[in-house]
Amino acid sequence: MPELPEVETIVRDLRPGLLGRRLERVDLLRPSVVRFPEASRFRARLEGRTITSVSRRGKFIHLGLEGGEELVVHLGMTGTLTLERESEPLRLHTHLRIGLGRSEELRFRDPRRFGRVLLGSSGELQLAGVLPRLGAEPLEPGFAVQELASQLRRSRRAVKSVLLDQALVAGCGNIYADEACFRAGIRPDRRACRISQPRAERLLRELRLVLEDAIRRRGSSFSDYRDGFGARGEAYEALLVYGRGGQPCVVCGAPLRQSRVGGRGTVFCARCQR
DNA sequence: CCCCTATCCTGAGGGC
DNA sequence: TGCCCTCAGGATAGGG
Repeated sequence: MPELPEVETIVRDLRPGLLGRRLERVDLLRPSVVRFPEASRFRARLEGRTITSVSRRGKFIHLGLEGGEELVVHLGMTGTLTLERESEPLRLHTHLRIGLGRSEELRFRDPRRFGRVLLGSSGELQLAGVLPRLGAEPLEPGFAVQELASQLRRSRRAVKSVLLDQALVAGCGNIYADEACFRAGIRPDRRACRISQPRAERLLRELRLVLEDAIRRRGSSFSDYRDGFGARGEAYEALLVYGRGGQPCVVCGAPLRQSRVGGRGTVFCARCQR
């Protein structure tokens, strides 16, 4: 599923091809993917605008438009946002096509439809309650590991659930939460308030490292995730625990335990993680 | 306020 | 071979 590394890869892929391009033709095949404004106003409000920036905040993709508004895309579980030739056959579950001229178009596809599309100024979207408040960006130089670790330690929830809380740290999802816990040697179901400050800081540093490594590998493509051109990433093959329940731990050889934390499938090594 | 659970949705995979 | 059941989970609404 698209988490921070996958979304970052897509943004880097799309940026050169989208900057300065004009949204010439908007074709909203499934209006329900647009959550703001009313889908009936979407096309008129978008058509003819020019893309001035392409960025990421947490798992959200922001296409800045001339005039100050933004087209915001969240990929949910199975969403893809790709720049393609118009001649490429349309895949099932393509919900939005935006023609850019030169026979190219931006396509949003999302079989499971957990994704969504928003259009408006950031203030307007915040006001409408369709853009959540997001926490720290793990890749930013200002990622305050000490401060965030002490915040994390205030919670009585499972440490993994806190990592998944987008209001504390933005962009971490189920895959990289498990990976960060493994690398830090922390059981994902351990209450956050029972982690020492140094170990909580280690957890956040490991999270940043695993996210950076996954970006270098262009994201985890075991299911629907594809980059900005529709190609697979190689990060799944480098994961140490996610998707490996029952297999031997790469460190100690004990079978990895598959469990459930906060309603999410979770894999960890009961020997290496305390 | 905090935290948990149900919900949305499709496709894959297992059992029979 | 085919049907049906379960499971996967990001974000959010609602309940305890």
